[in-house]
Amino acid sequence: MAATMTDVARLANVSVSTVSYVLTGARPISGATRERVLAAIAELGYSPNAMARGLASRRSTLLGLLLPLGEDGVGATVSAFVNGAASAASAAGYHLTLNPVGADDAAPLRELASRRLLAGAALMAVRLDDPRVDVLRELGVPYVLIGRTRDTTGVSFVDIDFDTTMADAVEHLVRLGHRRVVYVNHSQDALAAGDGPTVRTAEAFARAMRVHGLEPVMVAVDAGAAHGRIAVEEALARDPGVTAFVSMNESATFGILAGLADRGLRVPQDVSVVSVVMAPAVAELARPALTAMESPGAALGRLAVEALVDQLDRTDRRDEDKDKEVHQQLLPCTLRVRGTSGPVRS
Amino acid sequence: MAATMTDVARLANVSVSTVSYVLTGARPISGATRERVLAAIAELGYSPNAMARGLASRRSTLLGLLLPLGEDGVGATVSAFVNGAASAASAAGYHLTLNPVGADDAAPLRELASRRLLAGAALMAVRLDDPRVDVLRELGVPYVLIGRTRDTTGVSFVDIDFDTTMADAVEHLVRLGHRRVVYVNHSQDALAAGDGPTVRTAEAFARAMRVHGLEPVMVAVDAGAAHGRIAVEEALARDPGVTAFVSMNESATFGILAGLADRGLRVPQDVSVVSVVMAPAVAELARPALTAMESPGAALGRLAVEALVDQLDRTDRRDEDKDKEVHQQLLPCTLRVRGTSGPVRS
DNA sequence: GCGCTTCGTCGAAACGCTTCGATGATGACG
DNA sequence: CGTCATCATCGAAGCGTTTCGACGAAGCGC
Repeated sequence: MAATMTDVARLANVSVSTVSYVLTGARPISGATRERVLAAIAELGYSPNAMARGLASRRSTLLGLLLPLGEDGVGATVSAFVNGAASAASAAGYHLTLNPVGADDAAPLRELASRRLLAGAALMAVRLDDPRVDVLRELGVPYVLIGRTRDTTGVSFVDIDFDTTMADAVEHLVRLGHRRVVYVNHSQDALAAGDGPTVRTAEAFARAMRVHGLEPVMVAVDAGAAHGRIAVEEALARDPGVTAFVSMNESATFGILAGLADRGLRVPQDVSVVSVVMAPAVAELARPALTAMESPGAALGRLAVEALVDQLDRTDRRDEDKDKEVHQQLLPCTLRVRGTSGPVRS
Repeated sequence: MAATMTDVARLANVSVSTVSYVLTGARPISGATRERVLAAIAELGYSPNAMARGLASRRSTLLGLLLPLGEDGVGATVSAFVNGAASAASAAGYHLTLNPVGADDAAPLRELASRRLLAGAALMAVRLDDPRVDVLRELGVPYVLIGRTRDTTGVSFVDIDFDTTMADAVEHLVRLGHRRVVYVNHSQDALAAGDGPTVRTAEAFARAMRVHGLEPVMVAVDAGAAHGRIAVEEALARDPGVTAFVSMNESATFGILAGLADRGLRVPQDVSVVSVVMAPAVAELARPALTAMESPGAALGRLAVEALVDQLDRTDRRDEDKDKEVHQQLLPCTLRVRGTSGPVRS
């Protein structure tokens, strides 16, 4: 049915290896022959069989995006990463596969990786101690983290610069006169599991507050608008004089706004709210629109894939630059002031 | 490095074909031999090379999810589809690849499909006349639509039942006494391009209104909260007496609430708003929480992939049931009343 | 106990490509 | 004008599976 390389070779009056060389450029081919081959390819509408190519070259064009997938779907912020990754992969001639593998059970990943289907992998939702990383290293699958483990020596990653992000968020509030700020983090479970962003923002917030001589207060709640309201109650219980909230918990942030409104607290006149690591489009949905540390979004995913592809090319060429060169990059979120932050009430 | 089937065969003292039969079940193997082979497999930590398998069996475990990917990322509602699809694929032993191919240029798809990397494809964001469908049919790649073309004879698809959904939404409002309802649809561009949901909801809304003897008024705006405000202005210009909005435009819906508030119109006392085809989690973010026709979300993606896998299995077995049996399924959204709909003001 | 099917297993031929060593043809050089 | 690289191309050997035909060994009826 579909044309094979043999068909092309026959039509162009060359051997199959010549066709292969024209396609891959692995050896020089004269202009005339190349033309003839390309013409034959065009005439037959030929394109190489990916499986055969993969088998023979023991190289695949598949990049795995490894991430836990709950039934509820990922938020807009995460979906931006995925997006950027898919686009970048596509642009580099690779294909991105979505692999639901969580950090809890490494067995499926071991399976997946040893089937040699993937040329490389990008890990999302990385924990401080992530068993998946060990599996990948052990099986020799090139990988890049979106996020990072506790120990990052020799590991390529792209992550958000939580320290800078938190420092900027707190700084913004402090400048407005706020001194009693509560941080609404992801769930207690995420914290206990060692989820990177959860743990890092907790620490970064504490540091940022102490820099200004302030006491950090943190509340951890599950996702969902309802839990945002709970966060407000808990925060007020812990510190009735709180004047500002910082939140990374996307859906809860909306609940915080609702909870404050319910209590008759106006935003930003009575209380300020700053969302961290949020996609601009999401921040715009709130009323008032949320002042936010906007996440680098698609760029993160794109950079991760580009780093991965780079690494693959390097191993392929195996040239002078030692191929164990790691790519480590932190991207800060950028402050975008909208309607939920203002001077502390006097 | 990695163990091959030959290694397993040697260790188990059988031929490679026997190992293959144990793995694929293509031929019966005695219990004793099977045990021996499985033991060898376990000992070597063997798992079959996906490429070699794919080449020899001309079957792949990759399902392509074909969808246009803007840099801005997909909304939570779409991401739920993707999610469901990825999970279902994974559960069925397949892998989902994310392929950014829009309906505008079919060339990349032709490339992709003729490389025989994909066992099948699921198309998202289907237009009434979608060139991608022709490409897939022509190249003989099994496919399922998430959405549907104008003519659906012989085509498998899973889609939202826009007729029922709109009828229910309008019915809900009419029962509350509303008679002047405006539908806020996706952009004029989407409408002109023949985007399925955009066109179908437009028609369904008109039908639903006429059933009640009401005049359908529709406004088409781009995505984004800002455009929701524009929609409100435009709606009031078209009919100053409007008492209710129906909207499918996710981000604009939030803008509608903002726009109404700006004008001093209270929701739901003065004006009602019903969102259609929206994920519950998103509806909860609004204040008040949105009355919505909730989209089947992950189920849609899951069903599509299951239908596709079914079709693949059937072509494989090529048994009595004619393998051109199509799967066509419409899922309605379900009404969930929250805080944005109420009796018409008297 | 003779032919017969049935069952479990084997060997070898694909599958469609990449890659390596080899081979003529070509041109440079002394 | 013979010698040696150099260059473009060829042929063949894989890559790790699946799958098909074949073939002994049992098991069956008579």
